[in-house]
Amino acid sequence: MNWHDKKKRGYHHGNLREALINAALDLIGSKGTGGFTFAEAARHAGVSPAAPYRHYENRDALLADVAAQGYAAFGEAMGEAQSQPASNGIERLKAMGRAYLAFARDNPAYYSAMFESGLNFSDYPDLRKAADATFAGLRMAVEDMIAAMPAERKPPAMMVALHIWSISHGVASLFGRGDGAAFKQPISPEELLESHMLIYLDGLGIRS
Amino acid sequence: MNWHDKKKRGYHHGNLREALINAALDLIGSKGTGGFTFAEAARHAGVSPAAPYRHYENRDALLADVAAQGYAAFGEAMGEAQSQPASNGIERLKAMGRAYLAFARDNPAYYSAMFESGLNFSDYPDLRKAADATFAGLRMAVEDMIAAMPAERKPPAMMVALHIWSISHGVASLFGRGDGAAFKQPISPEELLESHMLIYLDGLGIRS
DNA sequence: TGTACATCAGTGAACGCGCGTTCACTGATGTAC
DNA sequence: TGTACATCAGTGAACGCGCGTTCACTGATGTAC
Repeated sequence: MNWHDKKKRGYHHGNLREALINAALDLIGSKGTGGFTFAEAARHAGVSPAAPYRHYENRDALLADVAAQGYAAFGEAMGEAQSQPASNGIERLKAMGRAYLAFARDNPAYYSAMFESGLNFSDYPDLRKAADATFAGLRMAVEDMIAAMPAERKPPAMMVALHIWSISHGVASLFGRGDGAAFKQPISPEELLESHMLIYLDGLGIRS
Repeated sequence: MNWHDKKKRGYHHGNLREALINAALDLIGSKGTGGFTFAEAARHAGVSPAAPYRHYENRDALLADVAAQGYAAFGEAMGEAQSQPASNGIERLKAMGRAYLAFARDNPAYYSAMFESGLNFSDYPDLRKAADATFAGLRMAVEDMIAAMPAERKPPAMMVALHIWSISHGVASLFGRGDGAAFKQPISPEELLESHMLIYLDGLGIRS
């Protein structure tokens, strides 16, 4: 991480794209999605203000790349939680919930870029693709969990996946952000999400 | 709404504070929370760039005022939904859920200021107070609903209120924003929220 | 292995622009008597 | 009811600043022969 060190690099940066993404993450982390500029990212990467234009059309394109990378990292974290050994579907789902909250807390910059940047996904096909792939992973996990249920009680996997995503996102957004969440509550986000999931799954007829 | 019309007003604006809030709402609505400036709000209100300083210390203070007003309007909308005649607690809760989504859709600017501005609530006591009052209203509604349950099965009202808030916020944020939500799905936000609530309440042992 | 050349990636200076903020000011409003 | 005065709310000009963007350029890298 010594890209800042001009003396140690030649005329070409060699890894500017990645350096800009890291700079953007730093800046988003400290000032929020709206609070970073193209010029500042360039300065952070130790490069002239014109250099980023070789890699991105504008600030939003960089932001979209950050968000896409965020979805990839997020999907990976979720996949990892999902593939941990677990005694049953409920335990697996709880692990994924914890992974969701952990990601939001540990990567507030990614999280902001992904969910609060206001980017129009249809302008950035790669971003859309990354987000879709991530959701597909969640949906598959839900399908696995539902598969064991008797056919006549089986809820639509799509609906359940959307429910799970919504509650995880709701808890994370309101109470579980790394940057001092606006709403502090006596119950921890983890407890809140887990208790909700258990009640919800109970309502679906899935008991541990 | 003709504050813009300089000729029709004297040297004093007479209602600049409110005009600035409306200008901020317009601008947030079209460009997002980060995309409005103090100077632009002044221009929108038909006033010199120095004028806003008579009412707000800086841009964030104005934003905080917008958010606080948003919480007040939101609390009012929720209270109204809650006080509609309903056959039972479930119907009442469903009505509140619809009101939540309607507010998010119809007032994206308020919604952004309230939940996505990144303001530190502890810097703005009035904002904190407005937000707390709104949540207190939701909690009381939940208490009413729970009151009818047999004592030994009664869940903690605080927890249920936080659950309800989380799921409403999650659905609204992901799928129910006025400005084309990033994630489009085959199921409408209203259906998604209602089905989730029913399953959740079922899990709590509350049936219609 | 060497050379010539094309392409790539970053430079640095320049520009116009809008923003935030300050300032002495001034017109309008409110109030004491 | 009138007048003097204090206070309030907005003016407009000015400033320094950083941003976005363009431009001709140049050093480094890759490749054909």
